[in-house]
Amino acid sequence: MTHTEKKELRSRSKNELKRNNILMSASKLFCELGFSATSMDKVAKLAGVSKQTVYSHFGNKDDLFVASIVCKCEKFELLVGSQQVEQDPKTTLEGFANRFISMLLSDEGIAIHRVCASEAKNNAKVSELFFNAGPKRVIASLSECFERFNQQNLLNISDCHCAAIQFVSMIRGEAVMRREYNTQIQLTADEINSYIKQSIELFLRGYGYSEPSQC
Amino acid sequence: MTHTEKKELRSRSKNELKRNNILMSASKLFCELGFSATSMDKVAKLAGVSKQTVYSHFGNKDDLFVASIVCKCEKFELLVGSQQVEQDPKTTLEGFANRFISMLLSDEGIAIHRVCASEAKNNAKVSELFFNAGPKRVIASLSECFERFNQQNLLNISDCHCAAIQFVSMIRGEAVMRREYNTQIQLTADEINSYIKQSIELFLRGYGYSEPSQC
DNA sequence: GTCTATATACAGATAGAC
DNA sequence: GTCTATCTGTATATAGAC
Repeated sequence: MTHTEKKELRSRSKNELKRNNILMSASKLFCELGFSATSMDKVAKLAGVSKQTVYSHFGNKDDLFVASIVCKCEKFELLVGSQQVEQDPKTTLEGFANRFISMLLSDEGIAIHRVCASEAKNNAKVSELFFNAGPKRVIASLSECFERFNQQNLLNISDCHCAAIQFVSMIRGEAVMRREYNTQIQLTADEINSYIKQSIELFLRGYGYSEPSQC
Repeated sequence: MTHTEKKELRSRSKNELKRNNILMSASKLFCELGFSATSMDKVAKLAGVSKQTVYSHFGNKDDLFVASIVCKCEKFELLVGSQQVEQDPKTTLEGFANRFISMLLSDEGIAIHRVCASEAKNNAKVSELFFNAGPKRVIASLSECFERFNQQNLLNISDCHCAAIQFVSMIRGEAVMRREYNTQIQLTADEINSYIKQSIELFLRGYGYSEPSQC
């Protein structure tokens, strides 16, 4: 390895580190403050680099925004997780609903939804990316899950995609609305759990599920 | 009526007119552009007054924002309308669902939701006002409607507030999500109608509604 | 009360030294 | 590639004439 190669490697490594710092700082600020209130100055300061370095890595504010939200979306996929298809419908839905509502109500979940929705007009690229990486994927996997329950005669759903939307929409419920609008009164964990329980019951009653304990 | 009285009246009337112009212009711009992208200059220009006049009427940008959203909220109440309680549950729900989804998907509905949600952190006052004037009111009236159907033994709902949330959440569905995130593909009217129909069926099956045509 | 003109601050983006 | 210093535009808010 020549001297120049060593130098290039060190240089590249340093670049990647700074690039990553900038990306993390931008993600954090965009989610916390929104697009407009996040300035390139703030990003540079938080990342510990000069503003010009931010520009040399990402060109302009829009591109930095897209890159940082894509970065967040990757994190999101981990949160969704895969469906447990081995269990009965009720247990599966309970597990899914709990993971799903936790994600929606998490600081990150609220933040990314808020910033994508509010920038949807000006930055359609971002909200489209988010929709495909997040909600769309969740709905598709839940829909497939319903297909399997249908085949096992555990559920009787005529339109699984429709049912998946119905389920995720229901689970969302008042809790997410109150978080989104940041109302003074927020729902307690008990209230949310009770609501989810009732929603699962409604869903299973409506789609012909019978308790497995029948003789 | 003296000369001065006439003058005062004319002056006041002129003030009210300008004040109203400012309010209308601000509502429009805040909803279209969001909070940050709406400048006092633009409001003044659209209202046909000077910027100083805007300030003399509303003090600062935050107060103007609150006043303009309150103004929009009043309009919203009209859009929701009152429930028709004379009819059977199915007809009632169909009517409500259609009016409700129309409102959610209207340009104004999307705009006010978007701007309130995105400003919820910085302007909690506004989103709280909107939540109380909009979603909360709709849910309460639907809940009362369910109570009456319960009393008439047309439905069998254990928790009417919960059921109202379930219903409005379901109806919201994919259509509003896609509008909110401004995805390239939007649902057609037929798709939305079909989804609503299935959701009403699920709801009525789940809450023990039997068709009135039974002998 | 309403206007024009301006103070002040900060945004996004660039130039040029090292 | 990275920094400091700067350009240019525009924002909120105010001062002072009428």
